[in-house]
Amino acid sequence: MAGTVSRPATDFIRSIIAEDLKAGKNQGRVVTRFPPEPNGFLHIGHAKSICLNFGIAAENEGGICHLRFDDTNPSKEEAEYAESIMADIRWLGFDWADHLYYASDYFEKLYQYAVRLIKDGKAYVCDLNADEIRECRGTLTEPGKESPFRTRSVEENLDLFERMRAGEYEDGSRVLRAKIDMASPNMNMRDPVIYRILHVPHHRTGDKWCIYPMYDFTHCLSDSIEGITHSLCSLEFEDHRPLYDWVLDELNVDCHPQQIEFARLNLTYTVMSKRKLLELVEQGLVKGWDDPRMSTISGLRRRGYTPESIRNFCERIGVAKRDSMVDMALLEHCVREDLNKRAPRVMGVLRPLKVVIDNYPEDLVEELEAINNPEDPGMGTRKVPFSRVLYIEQEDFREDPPKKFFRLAPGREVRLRYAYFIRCVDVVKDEQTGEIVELHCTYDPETKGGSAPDGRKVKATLHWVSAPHSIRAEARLYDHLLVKADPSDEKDDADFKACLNSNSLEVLKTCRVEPSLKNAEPGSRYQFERLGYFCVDSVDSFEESLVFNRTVSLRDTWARIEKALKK
RNA sequence: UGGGGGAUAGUAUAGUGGUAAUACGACGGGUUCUGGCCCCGUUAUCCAAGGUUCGAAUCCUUGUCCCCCAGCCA
Repeated sequence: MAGTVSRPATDFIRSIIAEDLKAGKNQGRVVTRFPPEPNGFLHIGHAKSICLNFGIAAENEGGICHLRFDDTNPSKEEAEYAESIMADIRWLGFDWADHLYYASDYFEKLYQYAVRLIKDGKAYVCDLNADEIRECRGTLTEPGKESPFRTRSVEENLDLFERMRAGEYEDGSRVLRAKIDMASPNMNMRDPVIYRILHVPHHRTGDKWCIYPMYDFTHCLSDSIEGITHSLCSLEFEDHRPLYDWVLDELNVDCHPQQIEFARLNLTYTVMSKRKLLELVEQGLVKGWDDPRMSTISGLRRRGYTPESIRNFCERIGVAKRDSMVDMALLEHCVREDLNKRAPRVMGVLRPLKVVIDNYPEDLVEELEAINNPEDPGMGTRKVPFSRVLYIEQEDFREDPPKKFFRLAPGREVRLRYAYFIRCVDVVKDEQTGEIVELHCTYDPETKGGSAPDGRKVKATLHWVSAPHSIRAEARLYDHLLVKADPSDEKDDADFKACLNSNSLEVLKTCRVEPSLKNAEPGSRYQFERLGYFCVDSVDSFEESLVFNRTVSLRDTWARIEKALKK
């Protein structure tokens, strides 16, 4: 991430910044910030913001991006969340250097700013309770009513506020409010609460405080204190910008950052709000924040996504103000593209079908050379054992092959990758169930390595493993979390759980993989040829019992043909 | 019947007065020891209607639709 990359402005935010730079604003500085609240895990939507903020900083000479925890609500926040957030940002490949901040570090300063506002007659202590404040706020079409406490003297306000801090009052009994305009058409300007009493210990300040500043008061001032130049946030804060500016203007601070809003990311077939993700976790509908089906960074990581692919995705989706829903297929394309270049190839059989090569010597074992990655010859080759008894994929054989099915069938010849041509001569079935349990084939010794001297062709190449040499493994196949692309077009948004895909996880426990995978490291990624990209699970996989998560399948043209055939 | 935003192919983004671009997807084809990768082709007249102009997605007018706001959450 180090260094400066000169690239033309590619979105409206970068354009604004480029113009500011050209106009000599902010003494040529560019300082952004990523301000998560430590109350949950980061998801791919946060990645968009992270890439934007850290990306802009990296693109500009001397640019800096701060990591600031917006920890003003101790009743929801935990240090563990802050830890996971930092780990996720680092994993994504970004570095805040020594610019790690906490809004809670500014509590004393913020308190002093509040005092100043009171002294200037711009804030007052209000004794109304939450219900009363709501009643007085008015509605979208009607102005609010002024609080009876709005005209308290500066002295009384100062005294009361000090006593709030001293802990003399109960939660909810009083608040500090900005004195703006109860008739404003912008609800946020109707004397917003800027401090509330909360007798709750804070994960960083302990029990030092029992009053905590609200977001609207904290965020703008934190930005200002840190010398942020461009404060990027999502669209729903557009209405808050007048308040952001009001606080900084009234306090007449030296640094007045510019807030710019952009649309948050929505992805098809998944959910992207902390509330919904938390719900899935708490109700056990997934196995945790890092369940590979989750849109969390930790879930994607465990699933096998690479940081590069996520960054690339964030670059491709762009930044704009229009509400949008990005196709999950783009994210999948990004991992495939990355892993195609980097993942070593390997053979593994998900649903094994035993194949006996009748004319292959009983005790012979050949070590055949296989290419580790055709996209990168530098990755070399490896040896794969071949013997008389093999496993192939059940779906690679059809007793009664449909049109366009090129794979194995009775009497048909196919190639075993890096091995031989084989021809199916017999099908053994279970007498009871009729299920195909074993195939008998013959091989052509002349085709060793995969090509026939007589030039004859086969229409399919199958992956396989040697039965006695292969090792057992579990595979977890994931599918979309939701069955609907956009759950919000369902009548009830709260009912996204009705759209959950009951087949989002399929566990296969009888897989067989080639022996080279014996010491596969947790977290390492492979392409199982013809199947997809798999990642050794970092939690449940051990040398004696390998567990692979399917990151994403390969593009499957045959599946599409077959689907079309059925119509 | 308040205020703030937004509308360009199935999706996302570009284009800011001169004959609509890119990516993903879909479809068709080529290539192939992965039905993968790669390559080629097809896929929109820019929310609508008026207007200004030689010329408009871009400017003006009037509509329509969508999103956000009534937490002592962020």
